Amino acid sequence: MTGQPINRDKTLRRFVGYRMKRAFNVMQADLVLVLKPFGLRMMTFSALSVVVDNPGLRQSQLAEILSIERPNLVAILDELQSAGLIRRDPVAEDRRAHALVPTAEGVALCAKASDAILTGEDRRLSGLSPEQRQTALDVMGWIEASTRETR
Amino acid sequence: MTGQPINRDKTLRRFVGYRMKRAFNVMQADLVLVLKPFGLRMMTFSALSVVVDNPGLRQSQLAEILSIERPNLVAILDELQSAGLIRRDPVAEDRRAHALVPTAEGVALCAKASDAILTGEDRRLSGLSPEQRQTALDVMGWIEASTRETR
DNA sequence: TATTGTTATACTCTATAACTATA
DNA sequence: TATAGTTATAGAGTATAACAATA
Repeated sequence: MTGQPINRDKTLRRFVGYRMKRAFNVMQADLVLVLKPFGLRMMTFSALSVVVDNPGLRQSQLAEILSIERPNLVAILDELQSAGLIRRDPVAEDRRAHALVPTAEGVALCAKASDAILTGEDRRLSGLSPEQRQTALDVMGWIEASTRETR
Repeated sequence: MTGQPINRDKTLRRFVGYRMKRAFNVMQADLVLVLKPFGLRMMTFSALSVVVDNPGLRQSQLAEILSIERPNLVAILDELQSAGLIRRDPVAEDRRAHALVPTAEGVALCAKASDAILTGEDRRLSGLSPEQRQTALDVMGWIEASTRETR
């Protein structure tokens, strides 16, 4: 602690992108801790959740929904399948494709993990008013949707 | 398009962390495009900005401000130094340390890049009211600050 | 002994090209 | 020829251990 007085990152904080990165790091760190006991990561949980909601989904559809590249999905699904949480069933009409189906264990674990995440987020955001929270959700949803309109 | 009707990621959207990740991806993609003409990345721009605001800063102070590990800062500063945007000056009182100082080119480029980022964010967020934008900034700042209080 | 900057290393996330088997 | 899933690979971002020079 021998340095000059410092101004820290006051200028950077004007930028929405910078603030969002730092806030997301907090939410992400929480998520890692909450999901670890379930043997899940953020991406494996996300994939499991979408498969539970959309049984029979194809891998390319899942990749598109999660906005990830097909090659990156393979390891995620391998992980979920080895853990016995999903199956890759053959599809009668198209022998190239796989139908993604959650197992009973997958459905149960997804529900438990979802509850844990909601509880964790409630605790983390407990100092915010419901209006602040809703506005933040609205803004983030709007930002994401703006890419589909503008481009 | 042979699959079943899909529910997409409706369940995942309940989670603040998931929405924040997707919104951040949009802001981050904008930032990459805006910074590319300046030869900067998000992390090199962030480091440059803090050095411009705090000339004479030590590397360990900069790492702490940006919440990155010291080893990861080395390549970032090498990149800025090779580009002639900062210098690593010797420090008289402590011959182990380096004082980070922006060059005139660094100060000028940082100002231009900052303007470009602000313009880009204004365009991206133009559909949001000033109140929505401010609330989002407040919420993200609060979330980040909550780690310093709670832990 | 402790600290500053550094090297080496590893793990995750992400992105692209090319392969195979089917269509 | 095009598509579904896969492999290989490479680039960022991030984290830890350990080293040399200096305190």
